Amino acid sequence: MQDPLSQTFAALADPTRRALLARLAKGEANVSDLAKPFLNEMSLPAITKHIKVLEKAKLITKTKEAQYRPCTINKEAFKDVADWVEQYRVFWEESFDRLEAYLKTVSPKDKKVKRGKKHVHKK
Amino acid sequence: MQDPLSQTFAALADPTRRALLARLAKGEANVSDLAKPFLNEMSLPAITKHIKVLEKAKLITKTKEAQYRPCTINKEAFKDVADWVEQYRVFWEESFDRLEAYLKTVSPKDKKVKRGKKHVHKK
DNA sequence: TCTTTATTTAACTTATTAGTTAATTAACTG
DNA sequence: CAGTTAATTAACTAATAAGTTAAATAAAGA
Repeated sequence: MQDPLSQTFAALADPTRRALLARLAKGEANVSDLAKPFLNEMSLPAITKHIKVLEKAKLITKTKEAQYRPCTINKEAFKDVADWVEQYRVFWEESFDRLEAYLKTVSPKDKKVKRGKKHVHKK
Repeated sequence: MQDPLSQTFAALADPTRRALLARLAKGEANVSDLAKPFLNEMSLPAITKHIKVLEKAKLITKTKEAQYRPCTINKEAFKDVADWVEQYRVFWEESFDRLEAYLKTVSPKDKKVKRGKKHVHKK
């Protein structure tokens, strides 16, 4: 048995499963809804298996409603991933500092560059 | 051949590899430095393989220096993961709204609720 | 050159993953 | 009840992953 974070990352390491999550991000859907866009590429049991992987990783929750199995996205697992990657934020944000440093060497008397902004979010 | 993001997630889906990254977050290290904490659990070739997985996923860069192979962390791949998970941020931040809503029912004198999203049940 | 240190490659085993088709279960519908 | 729809399970195959030990490469140092 794998540790939970490894299981989450492993579940995300497949484009079909990420596409299923993207679909669920738009709202609840049952298994055949989820399967429909993929049935030219793969079988329904293949989708059933992918869904099971997502479920075990707690990325989604599957419930029962008559003969349907509505699935919803499960926010906690996403937060775990975000929290993990957050500790490496300093590495990719460093690039702004480097760019800044570079720009200074290129045009040293250029106007002031904003400094010290810690959490620059992408657009 | 896998798509790059799948390769990155797959590389992260192993606690040994995440530990190697955590070590490299503190600074450059060569293969035997990296291996040392794990040699009671697994062999050196096992570590060589883990490093190769991280390298192929572009999470690290390995260079040559005499007989050593210094490795450094590679920020871009982390940014790719962060960017991917970012699009799901709304889901885990929603919990704050829920907490807020809950607190409001408990102590209704509280003011200013930010944008309550309705959850319409379909079907 | 011979030896040591650092690291990789080869060859192999075992387990897991991703897919298949065919059969099965379960609930609704006419 | 018989038939249809939704989804899962069974049984199987092929590919990949994670580890092993033993051998090979490559640079440094005596």
